[in-house]
Amino acid sequence: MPRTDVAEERKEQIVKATIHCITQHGYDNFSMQDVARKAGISKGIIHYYFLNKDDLMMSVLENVSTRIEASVLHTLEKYSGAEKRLQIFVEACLDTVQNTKEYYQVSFDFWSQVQQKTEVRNLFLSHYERLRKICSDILQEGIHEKSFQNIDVSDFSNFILSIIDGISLQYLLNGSQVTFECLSNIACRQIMEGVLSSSSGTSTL
Amino acid sequence: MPRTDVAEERKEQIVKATIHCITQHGYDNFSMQDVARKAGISKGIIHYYFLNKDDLMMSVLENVSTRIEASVLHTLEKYSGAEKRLQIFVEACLDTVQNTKEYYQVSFDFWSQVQQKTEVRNLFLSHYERLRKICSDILQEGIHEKSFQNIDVSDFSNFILSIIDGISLQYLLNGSQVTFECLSNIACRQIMEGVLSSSSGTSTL
Amino acid sequence: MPRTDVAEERKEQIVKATIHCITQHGYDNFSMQDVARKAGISKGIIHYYFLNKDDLMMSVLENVSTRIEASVLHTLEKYSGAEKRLQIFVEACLDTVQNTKEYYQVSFDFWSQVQQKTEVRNLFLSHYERLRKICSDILQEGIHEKSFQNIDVSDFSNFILSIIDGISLQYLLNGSQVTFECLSNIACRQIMEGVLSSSSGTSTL
Amino acid sequence: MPRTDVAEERKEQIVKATIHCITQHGYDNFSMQDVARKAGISKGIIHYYFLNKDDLMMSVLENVSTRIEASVLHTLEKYSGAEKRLQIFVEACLDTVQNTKEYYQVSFDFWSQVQQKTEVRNLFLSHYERLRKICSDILQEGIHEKSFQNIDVSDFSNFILSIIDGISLQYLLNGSQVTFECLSNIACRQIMEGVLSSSSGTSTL
DNA sequence: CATGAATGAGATTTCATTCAT
DNA sequence: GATGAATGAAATCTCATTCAT
Repeated sequence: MPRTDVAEERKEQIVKATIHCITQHGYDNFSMQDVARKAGISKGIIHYYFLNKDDLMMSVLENVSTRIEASVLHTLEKYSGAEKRLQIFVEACLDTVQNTKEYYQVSFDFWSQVQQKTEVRNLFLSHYERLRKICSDILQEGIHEKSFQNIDVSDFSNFILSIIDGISLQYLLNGSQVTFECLSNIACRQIMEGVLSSSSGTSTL
Repeated sequence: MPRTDVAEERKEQIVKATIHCITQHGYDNFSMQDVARKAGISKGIIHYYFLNKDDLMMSVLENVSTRIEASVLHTLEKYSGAEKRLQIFVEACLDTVQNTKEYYQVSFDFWSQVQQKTEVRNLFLSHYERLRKICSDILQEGIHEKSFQNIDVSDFSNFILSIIDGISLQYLLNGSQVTFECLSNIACRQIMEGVLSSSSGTSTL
Repeated sequence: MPRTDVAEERKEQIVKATIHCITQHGYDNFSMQDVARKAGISKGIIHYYFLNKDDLMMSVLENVSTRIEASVLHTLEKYSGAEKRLQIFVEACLDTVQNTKEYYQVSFDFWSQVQQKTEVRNLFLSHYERLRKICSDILQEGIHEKSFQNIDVSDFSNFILSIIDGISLQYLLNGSQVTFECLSNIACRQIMEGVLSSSSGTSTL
Repeated sequence: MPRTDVAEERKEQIVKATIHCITQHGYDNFSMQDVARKAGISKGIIHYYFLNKDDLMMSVLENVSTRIEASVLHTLEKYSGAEKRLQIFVEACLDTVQNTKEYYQVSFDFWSQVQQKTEVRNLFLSHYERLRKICSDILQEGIHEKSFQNIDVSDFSNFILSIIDGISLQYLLNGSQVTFECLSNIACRQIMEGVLSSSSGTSTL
């Protein structure tokens, strides 16, 4: 098995090509030949870097979910203060959907495998676990500094992530920019109202 | 070609078997042979009732989305009053996810086709359109009887549906009853708070 | 097995529908369902009147070749005198190609079966045998009345039939009316020159 | 996709096997499996070299018609003088029927597709176009050197080709060597008489 | 006689995977 | 490392034929 940097580059190249194929032809509607053609390499070499198609697909999912997390974290690290950071977190998540629609699309395509393939489910679980951790930490911070109500951070994080997913689905379905922004605004407002202490009001929005 | 009552029964029988196959083996991971075996019929006869596999799959999606809508409507019609009905709507939607998890699972599997197959997208669009209509009507009623704030009914309906979808996704992913109920509760509370006039408070929850 | 006139009518009806299907969709490119639909009957009943598809196809070939022969004979019987009758024979054959192009087309489609199915070959052989007989009789008559040269009647009949077939093929290929008439004229002239005694005209033989 | 020299060899090998299958089992009465078995290769590889069965069949027709033309041209190029060359042309065509009966048989099997498939018709049209060109040139040459009468070269070429086709059909039907030779002789004689100027006589036969 | 639902064999085609070069 | 020819399993779909009604 290859270990050099070249190998990683090659893998990345193949994964990228696969992502393209998924968005282009649809999940499970493209062949290894398609991937090879898109990557500009031969069909056979893919099996040198990846055990089989399933292995390649798992790498795609890992790649995509990692990118999504990184994107959110990157935006978030510039801000401080629980209230501001929570707002940014939600916005960053929703921005990621728009800016890297391709990745979200691919990611959602994998939902059809969640019930069958334990590996896919586990990857999704840990992906959400990591996102939840980011969100929970912000909520915890807010509660600690008394700007947030004393909510269950884990449950409320889940709730926030659910809203983001639900809005993303709608966006992927009808592609309407306007609807997406309306939904984003409502989501931000409702989430902030849900966490802020009654005293602090809803003045920030 | 088939015209008699038998035809409808047979079609239903085949669609049911297909739904079973999808949940069992995964979307696009089963063959017509599998469906035939499950339905206890021969492979050939499926093509007598359905043009091809795509046609069958579309029937499955129609069947499933119709059932989901019917289930919600059936629960809803026993109640009156905007506040009560909105609460019931959300609960009914979420109950449907739990009670007919199989249908929801199948339904979500079709999301991987939304970008590629216009027919699938259109079916999803009209499905959500109908759900949104139900929700909008309740919100409109509430606004009219002054128990709800003067929100944009269409946007807020979309928001409600997004939350329900997001929670459903989480439920399908981790299957945790507890988490699902926590999320459901938070969702109900936040939605009601979002629509109720400030005067009426949040006393009902 | 049915013996009444109704049965014969039904068979004729089915054969006609089959001929239509062959010209419409091509030889071996239509189903029993197509025939049934065209004939306005059910699929099952065809197997009551015909043993199987092969049997039906043989009936089609018989039907078509009989019609061709009858058409030629019908035209021919109005004339007398070897020279005139030979001319009319050739013209009648070629006219039949044009007037009942459909039958000729179907007939030629069966050539692809000649090497495999003895029944088809035998039917073709006897069809040509009968045509040759008609032609031979005319030539014999002409020789007897000294208007024709002393040629081998069987061989020359074959030659005449070959020319007619060859011209028909060209007509079926390019469908040009003009070319067909040119070829017909040349054919008539050359054939007549080939049989007439030197005294009566083209002295070269 | 395939580019090397091996590809051409393989294609040729598959086409050869297909020709064998057609003559053995009949047109459209053999499967890709049969071709693979005959060629000693796997079923799948055929679709690597040919898009589909139709594509393979077109290659067969091209192959066969090219061979027929080449065979005639090869014989013809050794001779000179319009009269001699015309005689040789007819003989060469008829000899080709006998010597490569297999190719002719396959070629005629394609006639059943002429009305349905434009590609087949076009290939036939250009095949005859090329043969007609060869024949026309000879006739033109003869007219120019005054050994032939002033006939319409295009029409008469068509007539000659028709005779050859008609005789070939008869040969394929009854397979009689004797009849074939009789017909060939008559054909040659009649054709030569048809073109020669009365003065030049029939001395060459 | 007539229907059309049902069967099941078989055909084409696709494609992940292997492997000699 | 890289190629692409080759394999063969499996999937969809068609259709002649049968048979209960």
